[in-house]
Amino acid sequence: MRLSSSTSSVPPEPPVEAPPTRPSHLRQANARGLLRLLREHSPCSKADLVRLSGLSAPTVSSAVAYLESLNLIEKLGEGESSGGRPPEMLRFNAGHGYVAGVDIGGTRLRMVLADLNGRIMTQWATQFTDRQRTPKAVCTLMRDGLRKMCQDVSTSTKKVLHITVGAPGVTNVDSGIVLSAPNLRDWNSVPLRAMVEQEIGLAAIIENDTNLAAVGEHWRGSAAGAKDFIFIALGTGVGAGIFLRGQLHHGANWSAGEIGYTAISGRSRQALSFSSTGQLEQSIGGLGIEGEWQKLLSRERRSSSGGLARLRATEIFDLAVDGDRLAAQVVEYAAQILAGCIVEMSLTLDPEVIILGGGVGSHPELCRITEKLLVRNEFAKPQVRASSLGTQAQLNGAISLSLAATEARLLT
Amino acid sequence: MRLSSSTSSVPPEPPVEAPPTRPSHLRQANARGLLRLLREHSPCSKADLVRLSGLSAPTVSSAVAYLESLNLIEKLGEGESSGGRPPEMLRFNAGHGYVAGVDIGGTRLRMVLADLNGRIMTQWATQFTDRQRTPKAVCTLMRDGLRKMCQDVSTSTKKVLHITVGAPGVTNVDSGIVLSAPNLRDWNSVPLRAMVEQEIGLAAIIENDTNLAAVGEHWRGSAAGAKDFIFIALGTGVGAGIFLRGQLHHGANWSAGEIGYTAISGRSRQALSFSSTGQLEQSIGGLGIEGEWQKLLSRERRSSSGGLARLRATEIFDLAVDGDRLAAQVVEYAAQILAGCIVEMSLTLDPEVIILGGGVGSHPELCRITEKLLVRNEFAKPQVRASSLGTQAQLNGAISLSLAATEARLLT
DNA sequence: CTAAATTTGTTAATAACCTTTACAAAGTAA
DNA sequence: TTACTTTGTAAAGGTTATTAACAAATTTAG
Repeated sequence: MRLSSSTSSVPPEPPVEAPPTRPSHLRQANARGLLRLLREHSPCSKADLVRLSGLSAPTVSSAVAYLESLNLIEKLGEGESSGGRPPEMLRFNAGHGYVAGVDIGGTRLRMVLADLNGRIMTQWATQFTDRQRTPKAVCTLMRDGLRKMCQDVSTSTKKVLHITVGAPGVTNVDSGIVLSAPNLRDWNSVPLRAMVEQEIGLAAIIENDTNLAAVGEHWRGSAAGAKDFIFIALGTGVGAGIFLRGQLHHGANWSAGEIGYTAISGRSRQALSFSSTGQLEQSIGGLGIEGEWQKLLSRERRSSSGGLARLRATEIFDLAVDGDRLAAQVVEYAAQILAGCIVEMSLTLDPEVIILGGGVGSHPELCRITEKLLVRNEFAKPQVRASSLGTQAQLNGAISLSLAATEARLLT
Repeated sequence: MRLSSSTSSVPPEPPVEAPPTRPSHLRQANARGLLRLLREHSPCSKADLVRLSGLSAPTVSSAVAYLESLNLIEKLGEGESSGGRPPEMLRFNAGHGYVAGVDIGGTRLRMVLADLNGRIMTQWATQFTDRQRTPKAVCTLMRDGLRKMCQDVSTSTKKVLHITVGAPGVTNVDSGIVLSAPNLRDWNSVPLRAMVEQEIGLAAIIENDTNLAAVGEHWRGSAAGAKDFIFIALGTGVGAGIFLRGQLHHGANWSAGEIGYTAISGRSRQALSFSSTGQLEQSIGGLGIEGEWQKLLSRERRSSSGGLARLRATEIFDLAVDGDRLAAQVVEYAAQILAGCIVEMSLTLDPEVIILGGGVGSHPELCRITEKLLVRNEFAKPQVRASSLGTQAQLNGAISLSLAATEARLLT
């Protein structure tokens, strides 16, 4: 008997559900709450937990005993006395299990293993050979990588509780299916979660890699503390991770943030099609920026001058920092377009912060000029910050999601 | 001792909070849950509630007695027997209290009163005289209107539990301050909630009127059942209500959805300033559309033809439906710009539905042509629907928010 | 150096809540 | 009229959390 939401005359329900509530749920809820407090207040005593939770001392005692029996809490021995009996310090047992994060890139596979505090214990990476890019082969590589990493920290693979995989394409997180990944040949409607769960035997989350980077920056990067922000990844491709009200926003077809096709101020747009490249991506994707550089060079007839003709976007930006006039024009060009895009999104979403990431986007000079352009506006000018995690953002985001998923299941 | 969210090494917390959980909370939670079930399953018996909730019969009995003592439940007498003792039917007592909704327009004040089922009992409206547009005067009008409506349904004003006020401007919902309302003279940083709560003595929510319309359409309009959608209000002004994951999205500065300043494909933009009108609003606001009509007319030298020169936007659209070629061009013009705006927002947010509302926007012809333009795209083509509540959307949204706020406080 | 005060933590008694079991009430079906 | 079904209440029992009392271990005061 499902609750009908659309026909009901009752207003939109708040996020709180009301499940059948029995006394035993109390115990679980309290244990969960105490565990969370313990994780947030590193080493602390039962007395601290009593103060933090507002629960009575006997309740805390009994819950701690329960958590200890589950091996989720460690005793650290006596702490400093503050004028009385010294407290027995407790700590969340971060080694109770581990979680893994994976980034499937266009050319390589990267993995990390972290403990339940999110501390990254070890990493592993490998370049793809051509035939290793099939979904099946990637799963096998993941299994091998996981084994290696477990050996590194001398733990059993059985202690790994969850894995989050970032894929470079539109991803249905609910079903765990990668709907399309243009950079990977033949990755259409790949049921990656089912494959991972079968091959590796782990609960898995499949996410878009840019979304993972956004989560990473929110967890321990430039976006820490922001409730609403947009992560813009500028590299070969252009995409965004939309983070609202403390969570990723995916949209109705899992394609929120696919801003590569965004129109550019001053140009008209055509119909959108999968086969074409988007205007924004053409303009300020890595290739677009390098193209602009070459255009300006040839216009100035400097194409003869040394090996400057074929520079990567970041190298051009570096030149601009060194004072090269032409390179500065390229930065201005990119920043202008980027700022236009940011304004449009800000008018709609009014985010607190914009994080620029990706190989091209995280360059501080681009960030500086973009922000300078935005301050001319009287509104729709969010803070602009460069990614602080760089290429590690995705992997950190993967760990963050795995931790959240694990946390919910540590106490059934 | 506040929990620090940014320095913590724990992943972003799920929306579930873990408050100190005492046994008495169980009772409250169960009562709340049962009341919700009762509201969703209109008249039903205790036995039905037992089945729906999964709780035991004595618990349901006791909770029902409790709710009845609070006058939140009505007994309807015996129902149909299904082969045994006939059940005693129960119903949520929608007359236990009332909630009010207000729409502050540019020229008039409208109010509605609804019972706790959201059934609208009566309405009231008044045109502003010039001096009645001050915040203080509006509050007085609201008090008078509320009294009138209470008399209409012969109830005491004391039974009104909550009021939600829609203002035509940027609104800080947390503090209840109207930050700016261009259509109302001298409405800058008006602490409207404090004023309402003092003048009328009711808990109040202050919201942007377009946001309220979005909530209304979600509650009992074209957007019913949609998790993510955008309500676009096209009238004299142009604005949007952003509705994501079942809730309004406000943004960091309460200005999410201020899309009037959005750039238009093919034109370049200048710096944004409060004093100027936005490109989008200039183009497809009511005045923009009427201007386009006149432009085309004069170009065709038909300006002499009757009184056609000065038509309202909706009248032009009506002409297009009747087959007028020039009017059809105006519709095409507006739809083209609107579709461009929708595409941009869809690339970012991927909403399920776009609702077109407001005096100009809800015209079915505009809706039809806009949708036609969108289907040329291979993606970023949400469903486009006309508002089904029309001018009543805001007021319905106000009632919806008041109900939600009340529901949370019916059981302390 | 001893006693009081303080802080930490446990044990025992009490109250609140939900559930199972038993049973009463009021109908339908044979 | 009897058996069966459904609805609803009452009593007993089991968890859970709280308060109160107390034990343990240390600092502070005299």
